[in-house]
Amino acid sequence: MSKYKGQDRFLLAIDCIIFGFDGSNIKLLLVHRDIEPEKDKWSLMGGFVHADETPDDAANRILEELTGLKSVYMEQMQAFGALNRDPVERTVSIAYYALIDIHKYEQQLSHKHHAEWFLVGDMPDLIFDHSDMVKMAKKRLQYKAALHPILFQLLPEKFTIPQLQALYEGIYQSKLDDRNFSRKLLSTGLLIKLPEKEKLSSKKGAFYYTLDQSHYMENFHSFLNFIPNPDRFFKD
Amino acid sequence: MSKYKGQDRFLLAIDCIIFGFDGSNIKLLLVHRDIEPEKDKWSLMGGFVHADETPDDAANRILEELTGLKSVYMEQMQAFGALNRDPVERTVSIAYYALIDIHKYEQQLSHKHHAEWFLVGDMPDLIFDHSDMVKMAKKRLQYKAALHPILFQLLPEKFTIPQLQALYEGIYQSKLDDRNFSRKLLSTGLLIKLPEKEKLSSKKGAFYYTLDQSHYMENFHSFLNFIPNPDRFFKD
DNA sequence: GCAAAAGTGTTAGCGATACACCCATGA
DNA sequence: TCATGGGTGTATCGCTAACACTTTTGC
Repeated sequence: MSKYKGQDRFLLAIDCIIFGFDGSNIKLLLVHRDIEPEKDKWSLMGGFVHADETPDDAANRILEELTGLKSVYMEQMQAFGALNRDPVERTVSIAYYALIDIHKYEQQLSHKHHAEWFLVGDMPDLIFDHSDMVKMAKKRLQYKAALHPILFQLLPEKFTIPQLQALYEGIYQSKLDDRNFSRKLLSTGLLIKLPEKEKLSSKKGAFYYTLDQSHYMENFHSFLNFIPNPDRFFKD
Repeated sequence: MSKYKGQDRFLLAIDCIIFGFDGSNIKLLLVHRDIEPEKDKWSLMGGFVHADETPDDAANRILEELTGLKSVYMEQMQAFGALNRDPVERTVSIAYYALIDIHKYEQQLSHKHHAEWFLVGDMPDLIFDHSDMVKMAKKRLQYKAALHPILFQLLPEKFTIPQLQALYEGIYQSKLDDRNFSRKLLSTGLLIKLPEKEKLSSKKGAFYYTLDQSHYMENFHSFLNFIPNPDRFFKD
């Protein structure tokens, strides 16, 4: 079983950047360390890859352990391997980002890991190189969402256009024009208008929409140009 | 030095997808295996990560070993970790893609690894999951090149517009309109016209251009929309 | 003089942006 | 009735894409 003689072996970790959206703001799920080292600091949810699983398997296992959720939208981002990124011992970590519907997250499970949602704009210091990972994940999400309708993964089954707009505004940190936004959005044919209204966040109420699943995959590529001048986000 | 007890350790490899461009066609540099297993098959250039180097370091070392080139444009793509991707022993490989000026490649070094350039459209069978890596790299390059002027990394100092167009046509596997292409390109202000002409590939000869290095970095993001309907390449 | 590739200009149509008003409702 | 947020329509401008002919030169 050990045919490649004389080669070095590495600890392989997974770290998950878990994005959520509460209807108004974009948040990240972090866990609190109550052990040394870096006690009382916050960190991304992570864990080691086991010998009998792939990195993808491990990422899903770790995400499920924290959130109780399976089949979540998750994508491998990048391996981080600086020599002393983990001061305890040399570890190479593969970072994944995940998009979850914040409402499906089982709050009670959080106590095991002391998890908490933080606004992306107002995050505590993170251990190791986790802040770099978060920064890269935000950028990746901007790229990906400019070309593909992945942000629906952050929303519940039913959502309103103003919610969707708040989501895009949060991801791109910029105000979008209501009229142009809804027109472009509806023109994709991806949305189905429901007869109900959401009446919590306004007096008039906003109609709920749901995703047309049959068109979602086939139109995955046609969902572009939501963001004026998207290139300003692609500066690196 | 071994503080994380009871965790599994992994062989960590690097595989490099090395793109080149000969003025007409896009090529990949492959190495020939003259040992078992998979003797007589072709493979990506690869190697193991050493304990005292980062994956990026290892990728650069491995690339230099094959090509003799340093400070090449290289980007981490993705970690591949299927359980039996390497039948010899469990190995997780981090794939990088590199863009090199084919003319700088030292041909004589190739003998050590039995390296050879192959047209991307006419590749032999590759070992392990290397064909998947190549497929993903081609896609990544399409994405990246649609947003950033990275394809200049494949060209020599001096190049002609028809060469550049052939390069884009190769990357996107589609014919582009000469007039629109050169107009868009020149309008970026990234190119400096030289007084000389390249006269090998045509009777009339085409003017050489060179990259305006001072504008290259600052305009890195403004070099968009070269490809009509780029979304058709972003279907997954 | 002819074949082969380089180089250049114009136009039409679509899509992106900017912009202002009415609607529905709860308090 | 008023304040709040939801919802819709239009005009302009710029960019994209489609398209054809002239130029240069080696053979």
